[in-house]
Formats: sequence, structure tokens, C-alpha cells
Amino acid sequence: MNSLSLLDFLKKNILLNDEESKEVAQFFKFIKVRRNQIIEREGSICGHFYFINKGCLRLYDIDKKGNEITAYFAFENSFITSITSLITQKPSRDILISHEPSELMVIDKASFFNLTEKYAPFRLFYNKTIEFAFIHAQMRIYSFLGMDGVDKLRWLLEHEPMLLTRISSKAVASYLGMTNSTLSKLKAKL
Amino acid sequence: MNSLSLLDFLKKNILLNDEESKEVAQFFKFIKVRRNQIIEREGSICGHFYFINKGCLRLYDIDKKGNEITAYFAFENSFITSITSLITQKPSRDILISHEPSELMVIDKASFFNLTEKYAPFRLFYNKTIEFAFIHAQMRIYSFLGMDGVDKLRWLLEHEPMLLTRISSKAVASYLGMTNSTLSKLKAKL
DNA sequence: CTGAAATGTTGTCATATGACAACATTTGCT
DNA sequence: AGCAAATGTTGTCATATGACAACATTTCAG
Repeated sequence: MNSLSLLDFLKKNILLNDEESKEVAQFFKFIKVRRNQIIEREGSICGHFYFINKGCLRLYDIDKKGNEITAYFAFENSFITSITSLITQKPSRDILISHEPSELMVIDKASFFNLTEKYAPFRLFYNKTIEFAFIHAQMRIYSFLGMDGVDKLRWLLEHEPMLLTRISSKAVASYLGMTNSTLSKLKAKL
Repeated sequence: MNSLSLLDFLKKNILLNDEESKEVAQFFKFIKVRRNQIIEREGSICGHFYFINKGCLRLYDIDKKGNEITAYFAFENSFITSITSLITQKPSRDILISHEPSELMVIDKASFFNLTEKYAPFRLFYNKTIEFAFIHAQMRIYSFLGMDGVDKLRWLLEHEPMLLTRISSKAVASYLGMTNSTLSKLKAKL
């Protein structure tokens, strides 16, 4: 059964009971994606949330100079989407891509927000998720605006070491706001 | 009467009726602060939300090198607080300071969250506020990681021009992630 | 009002990082 | 398995920005 991990998550992290968890899970659809597969593209209005059963996704943007800037990464047992486009309902600047072969549970925006209306714990979970996404973004601003390259790399080793083991250097560099050649040189320096 | 602006805000932006607005407003306390007065200090656990009746506040942090990094600014008719400390209930890295003589309506954390329980429109407003704070932080990451100084300044002129008219250059520089001397030179270049 | 402190401007200089390129390595398609 | 494309490494060079300092201007407290 493909939604085992989602059911677990609904029970343990969102604190729904068995019954509710099954009801909620019915609104999700299982999809499988290859490595480096684009899941949401730039220019479209994002209408889905993705729960990651297995694998990892990345949300990024392409700036005026043609360079990638990474918004964030997500791994198993977490949700990801282009929240900006989803909330504003404007065409997205973001691209959502898989970095490993992944198994996802997809839910459309309307169903998702209906669930936040119907199930108080689900709403609470959504609100907490946004709060922590904000705190994380804020921490990144604090951390990256002041630091030089070596310090950013050390920061990453301390706070999000998984990125360095599971994600391509190019994508990590785009998350740290530097080029891949600079990142490569910094890693050599240690 | 000091809470006129708050009452207006509760009615127009949060969509509470007259009765409800008055009830809600009772939980706020009026305070007046001078220019450059510290309202929340580093190291304490933040327990209040501040509605700005008049004036402007800034939330910032001091990094390892001793440089200021600004999280955000807020002007009249908006809320501000050290949301990270308030949510995590950990000692704050943030300092909240006034940049003009300001009139504030303060509410403690517990009362605030009680209001989100009691009044659905108030809860909705809080959730929307966090969503947009997140979107704003994300936009800043996108905008600032890739850009050089001139582009950041142009970005600011386009998106938040009020900062350049109402806020000291030093504080603006700390928002853009550059030194005040660099900002000064960039402004000279146009 | 007056002087002290904070802020803003401008200059010089050192340095971290981007741009670009050559090459090595890994990945992915058929 | 084998070739093409993407990614990673390393080098050289140019440049934007930080560090620091001198000075001008503004702000603020007594």
C-alpha cells in the first residue's frame, strides 16, 4: 500500500485518529517521479500540495542573469509546494523538481483547504508549518546576508548536513547564493 | 482616543463588527516610544505583539562580526514582533527598535492567541499575516541572493521605496546585506 | 544653544567571489 | 556497454564590496 507513510504522518504528526486519517488520505493521489523530473513549472499557477513519501524535491527560481536560486529542499515526511503561487494564485516564478526518484502523495489546493476547515488538527498543522517555514526563511536571511562563503558552508554543515550528502553541489550552491565553482573551491579549503 | 486607528484596522482589515472590535481592542494597551528606543531586547523571550498606530519599528539582529542584520521594518497599521522568539519561546536573537517617535498598541501573547481562538476573522487575519510574511521573506531570499548591490538598490526603489525616505541609510544597508559605506557609494552612482 | 555622539560621504586598499575556460568525473539515454 | 550531456574541479583574471580612515553633516541631550 502506497500511502502507509502518509497515514503514519497524519496520525503521528497531525494527530488525527485512524478514522480521520483514512478519510483525509483519500484526497491524496499517489504519483511516482523519476530523478530530475519537473513537477511544477515556471509560469503556471500552482494548485497542489505534495507530501513526500520517499525521495526529495527542490523548489527553485531562475534569476535575470539565468542563474538558479533555490528556495528550499524537502525530504521524506514533509510537504512542499510553490506556496507563493498557491496562495497568491499568480503564475509562479518557481520550478519544483525531484532530485531523486520519488514517491509523492498529491492533493489539490481546494481539497487541502477543505481539510483545514473540516479537521482542526489539520488546520493547526498547516498553520504551524507556515510559521516554521517563515522562521526558517528568516534564519536563512540572518545567516546568509552577513556571512562569507566559508561561514555559509559551516552553517550548512551544522544545520542542514543532509543537503551535502544527498543533493548535487550545483543545487546546494544555488541555495547558498554562490556559484558551483566557488562552492567547490570552498569545500577544498575545508 | 488613542486606539482609533486600531479599531479602524480591526473593522476594515480583520472584518470584525463594531461590538467585536471594541472587545478585541480592550486587550491592547497604548504605549508611546521615543525615536531609537529599544522595545524588545536580545536574549529575552518575546511575549507581545505590537500594532503600530503611528511611527515605524525595525527588527534586527547582531551577527558574529558585530554587524547588524535587519529582518524587517513595519510602519503604521501593521503588526510587528520577534515572531521567531514568540513562537519558539526561546530567547530572542532579535532587537525591536523604534526609528521614529511611535504610538503602539501592545497585546500580550496569551491574549493574542485567545483572540485567534475566539474570533475566526482574527485567526484568519493572523494566518494570512504569517503567510505573507513568509512570502515576503522568500522574495527577499530570491532577490538578494542573486543580485549585486546596484540591483538590490533598484529592487528596493521599486518594491519598498518608503525605506529610502523614512529610514536611516545605516538601517537600510543592514536590510540589504551591505555596509553603509557601500550603500552610500551605490547611491552616488545612482 | 552648544558640544558630543551618531550617521553619512568619499577615498584607498585588500580580498572574496564571479566569469570563463580546460579538464575530469559522473550520470543518463539507447 | 558506450557515448553524450551534465556535473564537479581547478586555474587565471577582473571586479564588487568590505575594512578602515578622514572628514562632513545631522541628531540629541544638557
